[in-house]
Amino acid sequence: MERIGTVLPRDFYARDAAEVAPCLLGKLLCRRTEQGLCAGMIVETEAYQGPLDDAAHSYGGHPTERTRVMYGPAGHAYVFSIYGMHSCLNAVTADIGQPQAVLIRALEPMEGLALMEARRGTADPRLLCSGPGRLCQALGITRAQNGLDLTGEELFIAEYRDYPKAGICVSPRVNIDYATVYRDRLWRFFLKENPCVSAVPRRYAPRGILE
DNA sequence: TGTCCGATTGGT
DNA sequence: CCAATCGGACAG
Repeated sequence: MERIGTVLPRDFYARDAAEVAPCLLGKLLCRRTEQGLCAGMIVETEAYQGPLDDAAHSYGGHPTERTRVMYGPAGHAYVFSIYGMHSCLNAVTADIGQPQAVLIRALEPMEGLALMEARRGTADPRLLCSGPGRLCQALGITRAQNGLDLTGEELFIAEYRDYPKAGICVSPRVNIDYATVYRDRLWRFFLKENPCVSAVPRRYAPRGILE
């Protein structure tokens, strides 16, 4: 594989989520456990900008037990469970007290394929990490990793590849129809024509490229 | 304490 | 299209 680049410093995350989200595309998400190292290139993200964003868990700006880490310093993992059986990984962004985060929605598997396949129970490269729940299962990420420092050793993101703005598509965020005001914001970002981007309904087709 | 429900996934 | 499955959020 290509050499893993510099681990992203905390400064990288200390910006608005909508600014960080597209910048995470092409970066390498790495997970170290006793079982070994797994890594994949980030190919799809979504920005969540509480407390004004009515799609965000932090909407309203009132900290709860679940969203506590969103209010903390940037560059930490916000992991939540959903439907009682899946986990989703976010990178906390912005300043302390500003509960923003970027949801990692899909990876292109790059390292530790055998371990990912074992965890997922499939060898189909399109089913390994294409979806927020799937990539967490492939990398062995659960709520036990909530709050981890993303500049640390167990779970981190590193430089990897650079893509031009013309290679980045935008669309509305997936499955947030409960939102009204911020529902149609183009805050989903993904690599154009990358086969590992998650399969979503047609209404989430690309609306354009990154400005 | 009780009720409701989801930033998903996999199988009909 | 629909069920799985459970902790968090919130009402009372």
